[in-house]
Amino acid sequence: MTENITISHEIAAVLRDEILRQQFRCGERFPSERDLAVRFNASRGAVREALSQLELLGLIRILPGGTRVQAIDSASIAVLGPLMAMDDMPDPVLVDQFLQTFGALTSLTARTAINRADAKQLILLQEMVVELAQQLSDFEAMQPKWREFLQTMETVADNLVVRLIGNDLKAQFVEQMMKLGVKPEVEKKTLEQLLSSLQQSLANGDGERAASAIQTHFDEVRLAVTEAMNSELMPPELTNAKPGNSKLANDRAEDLQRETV
Amino acid sequence: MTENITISHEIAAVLRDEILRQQFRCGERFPSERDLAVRFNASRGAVREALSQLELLGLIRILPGGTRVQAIDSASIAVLGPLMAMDDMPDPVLVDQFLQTFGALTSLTARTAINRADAKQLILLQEMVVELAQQLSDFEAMQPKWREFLQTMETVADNLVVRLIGNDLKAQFVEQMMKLGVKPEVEKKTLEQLLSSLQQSLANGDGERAASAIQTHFDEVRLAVTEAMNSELMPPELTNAKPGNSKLANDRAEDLQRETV
DNA sequence: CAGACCAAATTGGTCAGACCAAATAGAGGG
DNA sequence: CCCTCTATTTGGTCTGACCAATTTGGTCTG
Repeated sequence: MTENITISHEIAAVLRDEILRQQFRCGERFPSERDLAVRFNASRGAVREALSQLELLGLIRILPGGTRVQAIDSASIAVLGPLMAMDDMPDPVLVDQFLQTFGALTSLTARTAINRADAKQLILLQEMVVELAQQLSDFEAMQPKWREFLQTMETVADNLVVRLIGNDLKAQFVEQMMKLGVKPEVEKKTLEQLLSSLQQSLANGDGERAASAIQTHFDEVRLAVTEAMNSELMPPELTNAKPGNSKLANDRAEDLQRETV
Repeated sequence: MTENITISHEIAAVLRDEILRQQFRCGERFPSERDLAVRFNASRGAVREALSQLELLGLIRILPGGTRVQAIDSASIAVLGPLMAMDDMPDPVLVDQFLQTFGALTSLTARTAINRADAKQLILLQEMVVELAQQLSDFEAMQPKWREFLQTMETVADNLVVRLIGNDLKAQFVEQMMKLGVKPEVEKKTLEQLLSSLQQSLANGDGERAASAIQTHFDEVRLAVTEAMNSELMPPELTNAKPGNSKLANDRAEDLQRETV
């Protein structure tokens, strides 16, 4: 947690956000290192380190002759956090997509975990579910228990791929979710249902059932959150709720014919 | 595709692989920038750029006083490709986990796509499935069609999160999969089944069914691939097939008590 | 001998200035 | 109008230097 703030990191963050905010068109030339150095009042070395990071994020392509901007949707997942944290209120579409994805992966984790778990682990998981069920009333107090439970499942499932994805997803994302704080009301009923399903799944070693229970749960949470966000976000004048990723659906077409870059 | 080979990239690649090969214990001090510069016969700037990338990958933590190595399973997904491409033959466990994860995400994509698709898109998808079914005999020729189909579904589903994850996953991963080339035999039957399920799902707009069909399909492919890999990998003397991530299950325990770093 | 303490060496962070090779852009010629 | 050939720009890399914070190791003290 001890973030090491560095000039190159700051530069990278600023430029990253600018790219994510679509201030550059895909394929467009990025300012030269020297120019950036002047702009940020830093050395070229610092700028190069920053660009080096942006390249790894898949946001730019550094090549002799000039650096170019890449399409956001060809970037690394690592940009999701920043993308979501950019505005004070996360993009509802993104939140929905995130929950959908996170749900699918959690579902997978649960299935794998239950299928792989030995007797001891099954019991441990069961106990955790019971514990959760007892605290059903106190939403706040449940959170850490929940995390613990999910993490234990992750450990049991022992799927490195999911784990790594989770790292990037959770990084700045989950906190953003918490920031919303719109779930409580709806979650109690569905949570109760989920927990009882989990309990039975664990008892029978039925990973499939657990998976679908979690799936269902996430779907419901998703709806609730989306609804809550939409009602809270109505005030702003951005009422043009069109389908598609609000932030980047526009230049999909352009990207296709820009392939030459 | 025009990779720009750079000294800093080479250094980063070498060090990345060394870390992935567990040549450093988690928490251990990483060689100093100056030492690395000497070792690679490069300037400190180049080394710093490399380290800057490794840090973004979550493999090291650079902080004044010394750089430290981080646990692999706290890294970014971007290391999956390298992790898999390291040895001439990918780790079967990893392949299995990858397929599992990729399956879950593809399943999600299919469900979302079908649920969101308009009439026109549904027809397009149906046509693609028909086309696939016709080429069922020619495995090689199908590949590009498959990719096209999956990509179309991705576009229709329009889930940025999944898309971004896919970027990282596919990057070097899918090629590794192809390198295996062990699927053909088993896949024909299950493919046929999958395609017919997809056809019906598309006709009925039943995303749920498509999702579970894909799920099933991936599970079968997974089994087939795992089986094939194991039989092909028997010859080598590494017969100690234990459960867990063969490459990093060992130091999980250590990691936990090393938290102090 | 243990522990507190201080100073030297190490390490990352940053900068300036310089050179090369490749790519780009612009002027000039066909 | 197009092609070609320079001049400029741009990234890639190196050297060497300075600062601040940490680490380290030894010294001094209780």
